[in-house]
Amino acid sequence: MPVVARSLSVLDAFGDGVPSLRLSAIAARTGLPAPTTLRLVRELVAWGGLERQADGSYRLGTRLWVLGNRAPCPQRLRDAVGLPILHAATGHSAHVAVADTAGALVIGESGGLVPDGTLLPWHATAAGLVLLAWADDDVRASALAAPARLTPYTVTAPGLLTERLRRIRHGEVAVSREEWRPGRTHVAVAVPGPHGRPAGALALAGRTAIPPGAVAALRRTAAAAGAVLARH
Amino acid sequence: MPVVARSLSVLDAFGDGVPSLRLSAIAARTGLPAPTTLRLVRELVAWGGLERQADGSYRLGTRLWVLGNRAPCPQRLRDAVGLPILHAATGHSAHVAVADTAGALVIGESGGLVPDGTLLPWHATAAGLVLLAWADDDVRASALAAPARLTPYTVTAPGLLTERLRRIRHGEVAVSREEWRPGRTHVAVAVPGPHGRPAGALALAGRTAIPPGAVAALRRTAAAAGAVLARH
DNA sequence: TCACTCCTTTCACGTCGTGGAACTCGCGCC
DNA sequence: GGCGCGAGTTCCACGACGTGAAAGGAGTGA
Repeated sequence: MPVVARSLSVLDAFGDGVPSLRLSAIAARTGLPAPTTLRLVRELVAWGGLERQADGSYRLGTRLWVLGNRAPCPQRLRDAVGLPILHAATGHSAHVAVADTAGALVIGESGGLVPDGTLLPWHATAAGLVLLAWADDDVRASALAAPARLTPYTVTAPGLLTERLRRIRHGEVAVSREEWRPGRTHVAVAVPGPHGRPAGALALAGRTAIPPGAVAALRRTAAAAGAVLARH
Repeated sequence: MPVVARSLSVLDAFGDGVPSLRLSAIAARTGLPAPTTLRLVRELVAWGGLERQADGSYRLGTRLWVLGNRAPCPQRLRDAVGLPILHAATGHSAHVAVADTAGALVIGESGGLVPDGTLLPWHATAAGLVLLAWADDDVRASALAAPARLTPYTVTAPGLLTERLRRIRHGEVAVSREEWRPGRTHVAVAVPGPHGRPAGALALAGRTAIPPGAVAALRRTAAAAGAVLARH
């Protein structure tokens, strides 16, 4: 592995949401020797991508946060969707999510039921299922390998999940009825993106079933957002 | 410069808010030769920190956004401050900002007057002045070199600005009366951070003057937030 | 005091990054 | 069409720089 990729894999070591890591933990996660890890970590600290804490452990730095906020793609996706409008039109809480390594990451919301920054599990949420349906094979395989039972209604049988993903790929709306949180129903569809893959998932959340009219509005909004994104 | 620092400087080339850059522009901004730039850019694209667009130009990638959102420090700062409470207590729109390269970046707000993600100019906003007062010498020098006149009330004389920064360093509250936007008054104080530097700036925004009582509440909130941050 | 772990420094080795030169492609201009 | 120019890309010999085992601190618990 080249040096640059190694240094970036150090950042990836923080990818699953751990707030801080010690040097040995980073070395273990990346598989790099300790001295090499130390050198890379120091360069990242000098840049601001990592910060050293008082106890010697490291955490992701502000520089990374600032730069990440500049990334135009999730911004454009969120803006293209017009969440407050969808929220007002359907009367349901709306959110957009993009594929992250460990699940579907909520990058924007309106209505308050699914806060910004939430990491939704692949197999138990509507947005997660939509993104998983088009994810890389290895991601899908690991997601289906050991699906956690989060509520009594969580579907965990790999065969059933694979069938759901197949239907979603054929255009069916993804539904999660209390599979993630009790008393919460989600529906989601893909926002069309480049290369035939979704740019993200657009979802509605409610305390009860989502009526067909709201689903239709969701579909229209997702299609419109995809069209907006397509013309740069 | 070592390889890792070079690759990170490529990311920094996008730091001032440009949505996309061509290869030659990145090479020009970083001062790297074209072949070297190409190699680094390709590694960053492979990782996901950059994305190549249809026209061949590059933009910051989703991976960077996702990782940046995981950075605990701005999250903790925003959470520690309790913006909605400050907003409710003072009746004024409140926001928190951290130092970015080109100004003060709003990382959280309540009240709607200063939207999240806004880049506030150093010299014409209260939060900008607070952060500039403790910024590195070279940042301060470049900020004071050519302060833009944004309204008829913008203070642009380097001598006056230096004097204001001196007072702010001595604990005085930073005030901007219509220096950034007509009809907007800001006041800001530092949220104490490690090494005697501010972790960020906490500010109130209003359409009229901010009363002394609100400023006192602002001071108390900033001090309390600094204390929360100090005990990890 | 010893044993252990984690972090850090050192240094000889050789891999891997380097960037000038050269090639290709697309575009605009005469 | 021919020519010139700039941007992006490939190639490759040179040597700087990254590498990681080994050894040296520093802190902690027994």
